[in-house]
Amino acid sequence: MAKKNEEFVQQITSRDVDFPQWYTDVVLKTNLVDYSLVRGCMVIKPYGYAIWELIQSELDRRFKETGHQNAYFPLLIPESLLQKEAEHVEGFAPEVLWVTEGGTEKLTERLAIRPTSETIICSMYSKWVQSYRDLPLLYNQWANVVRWEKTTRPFLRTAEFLWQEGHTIHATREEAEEETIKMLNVYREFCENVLAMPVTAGRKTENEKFAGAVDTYSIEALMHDGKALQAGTSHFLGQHFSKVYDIKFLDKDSQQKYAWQTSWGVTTRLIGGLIMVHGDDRGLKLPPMVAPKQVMIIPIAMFKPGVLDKANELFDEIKKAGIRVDIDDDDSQSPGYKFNECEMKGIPVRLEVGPRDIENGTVVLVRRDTFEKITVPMENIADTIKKLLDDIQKNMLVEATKARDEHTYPATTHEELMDALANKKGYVKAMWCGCTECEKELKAQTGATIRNMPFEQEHLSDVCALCGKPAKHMVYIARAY
RNA sequence: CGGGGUGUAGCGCAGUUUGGUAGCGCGCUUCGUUCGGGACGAAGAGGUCGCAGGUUCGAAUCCUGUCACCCCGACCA
Repeated sequence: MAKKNEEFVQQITSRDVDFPQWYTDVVLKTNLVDYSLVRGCMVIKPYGYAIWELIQSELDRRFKETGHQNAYFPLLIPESLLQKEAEHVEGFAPEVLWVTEGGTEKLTERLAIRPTSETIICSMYSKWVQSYRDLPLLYNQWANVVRWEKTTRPFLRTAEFLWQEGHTIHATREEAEEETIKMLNVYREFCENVLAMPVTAGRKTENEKFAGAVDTYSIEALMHDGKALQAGTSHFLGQHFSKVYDIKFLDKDSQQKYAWQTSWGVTTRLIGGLIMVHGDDRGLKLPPMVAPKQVMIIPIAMFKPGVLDKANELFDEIKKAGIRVDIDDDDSQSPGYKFNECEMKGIPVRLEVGPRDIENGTVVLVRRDTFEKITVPMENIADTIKKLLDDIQKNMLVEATKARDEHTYPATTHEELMDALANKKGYVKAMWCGCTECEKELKAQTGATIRNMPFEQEHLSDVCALCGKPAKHMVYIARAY
């Protein structure tokens, strides 16, 4: 079959030439999302939503395993309730969307569409807790929230987004702090093992922490263009909210005490991370664990007798083994078109079966991560594919980790730091004195920020790379999404 | 909210300077031939040119206003 005109073959902008355009091309052309009529809001199409459902189920299992339960709280928050915690309000005020009318009547009190649910959940917790025996409460909510952002981008920042927010209260500070770290580690493990996305876990600086938190911890991932993405956060809220919302309990020692609180969340932004960590010039590249379709069967010359029957037979066998498989039996498209289509969509394994294979009792498997083609026997095809998917999942983490490490540059002096931020794409790791002035100066001069202070500290030098004063922490610095 | 840009068929665009019957490519439909890396031929369908005024015999094109979206900043998951 003749090759189609090159002009129409290249559908996706090259990743290295124009990253933002590449990203837009990928999310639109692979059918993940569409733009909606509402400013800053995206429509998540079935293919994109299927990825979110897989992320949800993997995360939810982990939450349950760590003793959490799901619940649901209202979308609307009365203004008076939101206003109670000053720091929190100040942090979110610029991006709250307000409801002012109900039907034809003007509301006597404005209602905020939740930008996050701390306030409404706390107000309920205060009713539910009386004794230390009631604690801890380990609740999680799957919901949508709205933040009226100025500029938006599908998955990375949209006016409305889907997320999971865990809210827990505990009798002691130690227990709450332990929970904060525990959930961050759940996120870390999830990103690595499910999304094949390496992350650096650590504590946020004073300047970057959540409005109303005592400590904020984050996992940060490095995107292919060298910018960092905050992929998840876990906050130790101390007693700020419990004092404001009056979450008190009678402790063992007969004293009234305020509860200690945490909150933690990840969003549909993870899908954006997935795209930007793994994607390439062919499009999306999905790790098998979150691929809505793990295998696509493409019958070759399917009008020839026996081909389609054999393809369907293979489909049944693979499906029975619990693998997410589909068959592309559209007779109006050529195989070449289908190959490209399923590469663009990031399907981990492509299975080709044609007359030649049927004669030999084989099929051709092509992996999306390496483009390697292998011819394998039809017998035990499900087992072969299972092993292959497993290998792809592992390999993608290895490759992504390698890419991140190759783009992490240590800097010990101010000059090295500035040079790295100006000329390299990626993380710069450097020592920091811990003062906010240095941090603000850094941002003003370079646009880069301290992503976090990783748990895994290294000693690069004795002094802050920004000001030369004695260093306190090693930090990751990068421009961020 | 600042700076820039774009609105013409489902998508990508040309046409606007110099007003004169609405164009191209992809996609879509039908039929036929094809099928191991984006097939080919033939015949079709599809648009009140973002919206509202104005100028004119005549406006996608000129004027005024307005709306929407995109990109880059500042702010944020």
